[in-house]
Amino acid sequence: MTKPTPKRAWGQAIQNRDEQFEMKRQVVLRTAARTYSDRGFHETTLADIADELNISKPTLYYYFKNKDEILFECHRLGIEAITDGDTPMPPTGTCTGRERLEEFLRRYVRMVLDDFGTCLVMTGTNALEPKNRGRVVEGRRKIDQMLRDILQEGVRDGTLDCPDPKMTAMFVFGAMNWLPRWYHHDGGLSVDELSARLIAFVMRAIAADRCDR
Amino acid sequence: MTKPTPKRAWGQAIQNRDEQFEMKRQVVLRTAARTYSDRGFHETTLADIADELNISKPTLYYYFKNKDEILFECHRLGIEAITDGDTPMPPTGTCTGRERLEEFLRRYVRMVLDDFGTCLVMTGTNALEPKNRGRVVEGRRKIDQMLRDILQEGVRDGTLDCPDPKMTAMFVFGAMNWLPRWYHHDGGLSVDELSARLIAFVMRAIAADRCDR
DNA sequence: CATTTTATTGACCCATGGGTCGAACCGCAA
DNA sequence: TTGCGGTTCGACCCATGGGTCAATAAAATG
Repeated sequence: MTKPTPKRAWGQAIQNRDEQFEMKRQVVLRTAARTYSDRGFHETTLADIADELNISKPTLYYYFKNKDEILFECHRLGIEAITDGDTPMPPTGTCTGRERLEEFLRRYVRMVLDDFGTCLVMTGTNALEPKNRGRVVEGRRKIDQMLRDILQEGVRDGTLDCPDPKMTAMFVFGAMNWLPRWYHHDGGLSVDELSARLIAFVMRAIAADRCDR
Repeated sequence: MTKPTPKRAWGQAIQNRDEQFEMKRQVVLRTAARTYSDRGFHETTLADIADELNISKPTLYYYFKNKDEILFECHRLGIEAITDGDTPMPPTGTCTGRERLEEFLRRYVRMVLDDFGTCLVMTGTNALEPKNRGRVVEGRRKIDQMLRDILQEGVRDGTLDCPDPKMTAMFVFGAMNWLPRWYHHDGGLSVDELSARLIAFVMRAIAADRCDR
């Protein structure tokens, strides 16, 4: 008699002690983010998420207030991944605008292809309750502003050349936010390669020395 | 006694005769597309659509099989707006790949900022029932292919210069599909101006003679 | 062990909203 | 006037799924 594959609740994620609460929360969030992303928020029932983790629906309510809060936390984590990543963006002045732009794009692409970033971009903010939506919208506005500032900086220091930074930012965000809809991690292309390609594309469009390569 | 503001059902759209059936269908579809786009498919109830037209919910079922069909028709119209527009795309060979690209982008931008195109891009295909989803996915695949072909043609005839047409197409679609999320018709920028800006951006990235302007 | 605290669950509640039905209404033709 | 399509609606049905509760199990505590 071999072990009948235990099918442990919570998967392999649990081995520690007191911060288990926080860990379990994280596991729920990852699962939710993934499911929200590829099946859609409204197409995902709480039972779906619970089933995937071999737990019951009420257990989810032990860790979260309601379905909205789960979505909100996913968005929050996605936003945080950019605004305060582990290594802060190099401060203005320490390098050219063009260099900062490259760094920003590299980061953003990585973020948007992570579970929470993908969820942030794939699920609309309509589902969120007003207060939470406000916070998410504010967060995204800040990120928008970051890119605009970087572009303007590049224009000022002569390393970038785009007529309308605001609109350019939107084009670039569009290209990036669309990535999760077609890029698949299991393909032959790594995230780093992808971001390199995207950076190349953008740079050809707006780098000041456009005749190189 | 003045007239008590009639509040006619169907608004002003009705004056003709037998094709009224088709007209009313269209009116429903436009209304639905708009509402789906800015409130989301699942956040829009049939009652919402009915109310907006001053008709009742069962009336909708006189014109459509169900909620899915309404969404599907919106997507279908969006797709048709590109694949068979009133003026067909100039056939391969009659002009350079670059010119065809410009024409395609101009068209696509116009389409994606129209009610049905916006709906196509804003609402996911998750909501559609399998069969309809298949048809929509197929339609979108064709459009993808169009752009890829154009890019390759441009590379071949030397008017475009992009290393990876497939990926480039995705970047460009991303930038365009994101337009409805930030562009507002009431602002100071016309759709034509916008598409010109976008085309300029793309061309700087991949036109063969990248040193002009 | 006894007891308190933390986790987990089966069973239930109930508002929402997609979908249906039969009756009524309207324009028109004989 | 009667009849007959095409059209519209009030009232209803009911599955789905978010959310709750009281009761249990599993740790921790002493």
